[in-house]
Amino acid sequence: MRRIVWWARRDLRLTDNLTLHSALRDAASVIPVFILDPKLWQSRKLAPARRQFLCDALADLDAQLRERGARLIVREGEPARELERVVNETQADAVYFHRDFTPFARQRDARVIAALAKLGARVETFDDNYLAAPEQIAKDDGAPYVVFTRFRLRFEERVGLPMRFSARGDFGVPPEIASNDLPRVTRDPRVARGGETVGAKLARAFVRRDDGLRAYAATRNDLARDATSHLSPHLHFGTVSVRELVRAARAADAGQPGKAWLDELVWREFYMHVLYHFPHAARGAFKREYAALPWENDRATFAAWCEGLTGYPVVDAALRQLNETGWMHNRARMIVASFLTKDLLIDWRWGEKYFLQNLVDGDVAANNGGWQWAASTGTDAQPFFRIFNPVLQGARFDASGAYVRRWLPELGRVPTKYLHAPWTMPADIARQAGITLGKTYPAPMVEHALQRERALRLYRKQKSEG
DNA sequence: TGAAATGTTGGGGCG
DNA sequence: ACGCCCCAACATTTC
Repeated sequence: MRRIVWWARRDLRLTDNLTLHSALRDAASVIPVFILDPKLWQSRKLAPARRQFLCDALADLDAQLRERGARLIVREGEPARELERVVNETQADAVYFHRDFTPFARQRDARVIAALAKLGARVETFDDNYLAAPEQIAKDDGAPYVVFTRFRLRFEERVGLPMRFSARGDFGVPPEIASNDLPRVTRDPRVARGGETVGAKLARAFVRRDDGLRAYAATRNDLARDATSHLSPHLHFGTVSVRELVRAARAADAGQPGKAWLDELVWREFYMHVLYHFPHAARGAFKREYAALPWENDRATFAAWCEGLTGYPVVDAALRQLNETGWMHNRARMIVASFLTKDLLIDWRWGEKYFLQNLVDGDVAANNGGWQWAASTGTDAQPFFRIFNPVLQGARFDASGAYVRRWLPELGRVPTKYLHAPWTMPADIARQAGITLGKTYPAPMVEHALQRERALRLYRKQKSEG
C-alpha cells in the first residue's frame, strides 16, 4: 500500500491544492507534514505578527485534516533531516511538495531532494502557488522578460483560465509517529487572522462586495479606506489558491477595476519570474550600474524610520501601521520606500529586510521587486528622478487625514490643512492642537527639497559612472 | 504607480 | 482703445 508524504509549505490549504490532489490520487495513505525550520522560526527578528498568521494557518489546516480523519504532523528541525526521519518512520514511498522559487528555498529543496534520493524515496514536485511556472513565460528567443508590459502580453497568451484540483480521496489511517504540538502564540487582535477558512471568506467577500473588486481601481490608493483585498498574506502562505482567485474574479466580470486587480496578480508572477531568472537581484541592484550607490546608511536615521519618528506624518503613520498590525497599505509602502531611499539615502535593502521581517505578507520576490522599483534599481523600475513628495502624497491619498490621525493619535487635533506638514502650522494653531514639534511629535528629520536634490545628484553621478 | 521648473496663454487691472 | 504688467491656469520639459 502506497504512502505519500505531503510536505506542506506555502500551500496551507486543502482546496484546489495540486500537490495534495496528486498525493491523494496516487496513494492509499497521505501524511501531511509541516516543518518549522529553526533558521526561520527561531529567528528573533521574525515579527510576532508573521508567527501568529502562520500559527493560525497551521491550526486551521490541522482542524480541517481532522475532519477528514487525518492530522498535521509538525516537526521542528532541518527540513532534509526531518523528512528523512518521517520517511523512515512511516516507510513512505514518496514525498510530494510544491516548488518554491526563492534562492533560499531552492537551496533547501535541493538538499531535501538529494537526501531523499539516498533513501530511495521518490520525490515529486508541483507548481502550485503561481499561475505560471518560471520556465513557462519567455521571449521568442527563450530569454526571460525584464519589462512588465511585455511579460504580461506573453503571460496572457500562455495562461488561460486555470484549472481546479479537487482534494477528493482518502488520507488513510494516520501513522503513529511523533509530532510536535501545533505552535502557539499570544494572539494580538490587531493582526489579521490566518488560515484557509478565513482566506476563503475574505476572497469571497472581496469579489462580491460592491466596494471590493468592482471598486478596486478607484479606491485602491485611498489610504484611509484601505479597500485593497488584504489577500497577500493568504497568497504568500497559500491559504488561498491563486487559481481560485482568478476564476472568481473572472466570473465576477468586474470590468476595468477587476482587470486592474488581476494585473496585481500578474505583477506577483513577474517579480517571481525576475527573481528566478536573475538571482543576483536578491542580493543587490538588478541594474548593475546602481549596484554601488553610495548610500549614507545612518543607523539612527534608519531607526527613526522604523519607529515612525521621521516627522513626516504619512510616513510615520505607515510605519506605525506596520509595527502594530504587520500590515501596510500598498500606497503607503511606496511612499515610505521612496522616503527611505531618496530622502534618507538609506540602502533599499535595509528597508526590504525590515518589511520582510515585519509584514505578514512578507514575500521575498514581491518584496524585492517592490523595493527595487521604488529605489529605481530594478527591472522596469520607476526612473530615478521620480521622487515622491511625502507632503503631496499625503494630501492626495489621505486628503481627509483619517489615515494619519488613526495611526498618529498625537496629531488628532491638527487641522487637516496642516496635517501632512505640521511644521507649517502657525504657533497659535499648534498650541490649540496640543503640538510642540520635537516634543509631542518630531520635527521633520530632513528637508525634502534638499534631500531630493542630493538624491538626484547621487543617482545621476552613479549612472554616468556606470 | 511624480514633482518641480519652465513656458505659454489669456483675462483683468491700470495708466 | 491700447499696451503693459501681473498672475493664475494650464502645458511642456526636465530631473
